[in-house]
Amino acid sequence: MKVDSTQRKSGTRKSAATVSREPAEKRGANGPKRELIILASIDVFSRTNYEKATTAMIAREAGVAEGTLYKYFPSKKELFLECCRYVEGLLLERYAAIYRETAGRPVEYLRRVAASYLDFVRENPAMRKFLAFILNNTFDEDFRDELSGFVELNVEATRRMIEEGKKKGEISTKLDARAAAWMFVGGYFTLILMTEIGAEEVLDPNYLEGLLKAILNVE
Amino acid sequence: MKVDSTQRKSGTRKSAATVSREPAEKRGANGPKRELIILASIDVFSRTNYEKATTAMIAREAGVAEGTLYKYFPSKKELFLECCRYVEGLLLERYAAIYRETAGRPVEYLRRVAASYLDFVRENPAMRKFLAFILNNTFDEDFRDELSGFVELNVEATRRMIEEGKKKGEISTKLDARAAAWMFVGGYFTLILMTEIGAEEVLDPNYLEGLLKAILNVE
DNA sequence: TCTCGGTGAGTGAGCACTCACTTGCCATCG
DNA sequence: CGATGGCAAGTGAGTGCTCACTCACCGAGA
Repeated sequence: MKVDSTQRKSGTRKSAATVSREPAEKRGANGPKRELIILASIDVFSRTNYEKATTAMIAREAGVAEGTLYKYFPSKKELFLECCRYVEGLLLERYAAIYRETAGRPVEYLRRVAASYLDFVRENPAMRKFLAFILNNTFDEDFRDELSGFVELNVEATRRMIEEGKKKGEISTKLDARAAAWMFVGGYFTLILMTEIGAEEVLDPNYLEGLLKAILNVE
Repeated sequence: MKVDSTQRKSGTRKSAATVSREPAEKRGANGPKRELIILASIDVFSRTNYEKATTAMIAREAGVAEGTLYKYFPSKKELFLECCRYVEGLLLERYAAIYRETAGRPVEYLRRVAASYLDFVRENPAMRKFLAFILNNTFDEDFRDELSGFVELNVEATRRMIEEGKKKGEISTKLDARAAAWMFVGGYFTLILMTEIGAEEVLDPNYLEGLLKAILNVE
């Protein structure tokens, strides 16, 4: 298979799926097959747990031989971590776009980030399942580190926005920005977990809107 | 080993540990060794993930042979479910006690339940880890069902309290009781997950107090 | 002697990962 | 223009290990 380092689209998913947290040259250098394996892995992982998602299943889903997986990823574990980074990249890309569009309006940013997250998990059940999957694997130190890093990134960004909102007078100065940021990001976790245990009703946009209003005491 | 059907204390843990969701006669009929195995299992499960917690480890921790586990429980899976029910029983017992003490004061009940939960996970790191462990195993249908049942129980109880609070004028009638109940119970999940990924700061009582105030819009 | 709670080596199944091999592409050269 | 050699991409049966669960056996008390 020819490898074109300028190639950016896998052709199998919507365009948003082509951006990830990893450096672009890394993805490009290994071609679309690498991304194809990651996408197949996300599907397989999102259907079971880490142990039951066998490399044989992943290979079958991706349409390659088991050995091929190991040409692209050193181990099943590293493959899973790459999947995490991939999904995190998708979310961060959405947030970055919102950030550019809402410059100077912190409450609007937070509201739209929440809405965008909800859209993401509503429109991509596999991604939602995979997010739950990530949450389900905090037992492993490396998996936990990956998740912590991503969460910390989100909490910190949210905290800065809340601080900005306080300065602008949009948010009460009495609010503890970091605690509120934790609640805000924690709300995402809760949402995922609730849908996992069958409470699909929380996917109603009113749920997140209510959470936001409650935490920030706005409107 | 002699089995005394009137025996209620295991002698190895605080007294709260002797009550569970399962019928008393079931626990009593199998004697303290059954409970000893459950407690050892909770410890082992809380240190790893379901697959890595081997029956050999559980047997060693409980000080019995592997074969003995299978005299008390038909499978590893059923043993895990019994552990879930055991911990759920501990929590429900606490909540029931608070319910008796706060009759007619719904907001006080919710406040004390939240505080009691926080105490529980602060004072019992192994139990907290085990709760995270339960959350980490939603991939299995039976595990998920067990968790769903417990969560639904809590949400429903919380919802009723909120409704009562609304009737008594302690809580705004504008609040959607069920959504608020979900947020309230979801807050417990979030708290556990956050401590799992290293955000121990959320164990600060102010975190939960803030969440409560925000959701119920009280005080 | 019988019963029964307890034992732990053994068994079969499943899995991540390996490696000797095949395939097909392309540059080079007669 | 066809032949040839090199090599990267891809393959999948095989390997060694782990683990849940079993069962033939044991020994203490009745």
